[in-house]
Amino acid sequence: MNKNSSICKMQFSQKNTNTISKIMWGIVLRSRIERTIPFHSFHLRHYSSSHSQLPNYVHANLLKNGTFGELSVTNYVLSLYIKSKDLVCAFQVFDEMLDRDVRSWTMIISGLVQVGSCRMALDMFTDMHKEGIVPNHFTFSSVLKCCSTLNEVRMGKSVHGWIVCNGVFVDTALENSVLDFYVKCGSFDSAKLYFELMTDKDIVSWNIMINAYMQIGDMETALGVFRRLPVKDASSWNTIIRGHLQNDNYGIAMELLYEMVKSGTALSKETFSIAFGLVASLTALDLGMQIHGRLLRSGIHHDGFLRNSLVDFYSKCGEMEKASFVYQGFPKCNASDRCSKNNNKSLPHSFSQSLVTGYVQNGKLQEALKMFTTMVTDRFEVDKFTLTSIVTGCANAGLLELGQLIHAQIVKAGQPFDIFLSSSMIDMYAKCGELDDAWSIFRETKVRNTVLWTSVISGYGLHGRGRDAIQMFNWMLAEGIKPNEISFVGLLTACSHAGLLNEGMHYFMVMKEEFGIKPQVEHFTCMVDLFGRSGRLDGIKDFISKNKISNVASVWRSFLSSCRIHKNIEMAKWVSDKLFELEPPTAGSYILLSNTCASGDKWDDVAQVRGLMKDMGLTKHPGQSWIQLKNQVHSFVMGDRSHPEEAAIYSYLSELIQRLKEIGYSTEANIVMQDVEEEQKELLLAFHSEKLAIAYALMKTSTGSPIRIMKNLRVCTDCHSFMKCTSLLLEREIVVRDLRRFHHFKHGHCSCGDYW
DNA sequence: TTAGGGTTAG
Repeated sequence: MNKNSSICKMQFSQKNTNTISKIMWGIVLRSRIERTIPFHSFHLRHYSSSHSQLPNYVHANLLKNGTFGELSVTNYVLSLYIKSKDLVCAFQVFDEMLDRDVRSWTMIISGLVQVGSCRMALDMFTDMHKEGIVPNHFTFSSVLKCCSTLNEVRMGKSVHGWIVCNGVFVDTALENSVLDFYVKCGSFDSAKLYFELMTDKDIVSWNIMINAYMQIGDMETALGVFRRLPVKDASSWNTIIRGHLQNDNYGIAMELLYEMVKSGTALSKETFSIAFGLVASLTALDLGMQIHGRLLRSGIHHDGFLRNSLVDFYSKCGEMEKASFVYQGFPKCNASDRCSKNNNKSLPHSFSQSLVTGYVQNGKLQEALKMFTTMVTDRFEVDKFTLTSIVTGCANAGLLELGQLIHAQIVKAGQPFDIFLSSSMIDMYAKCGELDDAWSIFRETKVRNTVLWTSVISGYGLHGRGRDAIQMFNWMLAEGIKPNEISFVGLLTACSHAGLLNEGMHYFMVMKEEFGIKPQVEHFTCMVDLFGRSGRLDGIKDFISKNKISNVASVWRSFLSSCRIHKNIEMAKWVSDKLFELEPPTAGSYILLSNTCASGDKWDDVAQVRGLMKDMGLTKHPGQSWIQLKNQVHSFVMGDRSHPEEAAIYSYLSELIQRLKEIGYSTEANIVMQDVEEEQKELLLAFHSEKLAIAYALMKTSTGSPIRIMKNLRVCTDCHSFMKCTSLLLEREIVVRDLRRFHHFKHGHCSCGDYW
């Protein structure tokens, strides 16, 4: 359950508007490492703590005393640079070498593999071949790793064939590389056969095979092999624990971790990383903190990778203060470092990109944007994980322009979209009202999974395009993609928003019977909503009793909402009694009841409900609307007079309402919660936040351009009618995102068909 | 041979 998924999560202020506009000036994207990318950027990215000044010192001295230039000496300097992962200097040396042997080439290739630049390593391998240098077993080891990383199955097999046919010297390390290649490329049978034929199996060979069984989901055999190992090293433990963690066997993973600690095997960096992943999945804060303590005692807590694991763990447990505290300990660099030639050396760990993600996941978008902005303005590279998180934040807060900017920068950088980024982009465009753009991304994404399809189905649902959502759902099935429970929430919501009762009932049955998905609270609530919107209040009663869900509060809340839509006061009272048996009354429930009574002019009841609310100290969450104009977010609340142009806004609004009345708009005063005089009711209605936002948008935008508004609550009947009339009178398209869905107003009609 | 983080709903 995602507790941060409500559409309107943050309140906008001038402060974060500035943040957003700063971001507009540029985004540094992580680029693919190819030959065209200047080497310094890759140096920046892959610098590791193992770096020291030693290679430069040795290099300088050798140059000074004139011994630099001999092949063996140059190779030695090259090896120092490779060990310290200083590929820039390594390439400088390599390029200047007059003579290069197999060791020179192999070192540069393995250096590239170490920093993850496999494509380039393969290019170097080709160049080496062209120069007539014969590869050795070290070269082949690196090349096979590239093949498995890049999933170059054919090439890997050819390399293996070449090794066999040419009688290359094969040691256990190379055999392990071949074995690992077959495992990583999913050729399990080949791996198994090769393993059986291996003459000298070491612990690495066994670890690779344990990993292979894990990959094919054969946990039992993997565990059996692991148990039979006479000597287990940290990798054996890490592999088996990680495998269980990835297969959601948290209990066994935890038991194995305890066993590893008891066995006395020293916990490696990898073990800690896996352990934090485990406690993060279980949101086991106390246990995680104990492991954190152990890490501090181990003395390896300065590792950047591990810090990010820790940040992630605390974020997943909702402990952002602790996550931020861990981040505070990250090595920092100052501005002069960044400007100097040899700067960039402490950069990669100075920012925790995991922290940005944590902020987004915990609904703290302001903090996330603040950190993101600093990264961008300081020209740090932003990786795809962070970008995906920021796009998700844009989706939740409706920051279309920032989302668009990120999209544009990714395209400009030639960065490929992966399925995570595509899904969040689709979601962002859908939640920001740009369904066509969401569709374009979807169309351009060639490999589609359930989440991607669900994003687009839900997007159509959000805009009331129920039939399109159904069409997409069927298309998804035709492409052989299986829907999950979230896909059905999206589909049923789409049916509900479009009033497609029969279709909704059909898919509810399909979900259970064809896909074996047990309905959850969310699905039941969708169905109750669907019956309610269709006016089938008695149908809801039957549905609740048939499905034995009378103990689910959200179902009764939805029922109460339907009573308000259909102005059924008696039913509303009965439903609210049921609801209050399950959960203490909330302001929201009381407001629903009070509005239902008000809609039937039952003012005594309204007064009683509001009296109860007052006695219990319950206050209504204020309605808030906002618009974005020229990189500025303008926020309005009901009756708010804090805007610098408030006098002009209120005057414009009063004038507009007078003109709207001439074409038939009448204030539906009965929805106001207080039994006040008619004139006063009208006044109150006139000040609803969305009306203020629309008035301001009309004042500030050119004729004919569409207006986009976001609101933190549902749109009230009167404002809905106001927007329909405005769209007709001023020939303006008005797009409103409310708490649940979109309304597109055009020529006096709304896309929701007055059914929301 | 083994390590972290990103997507979809209500």
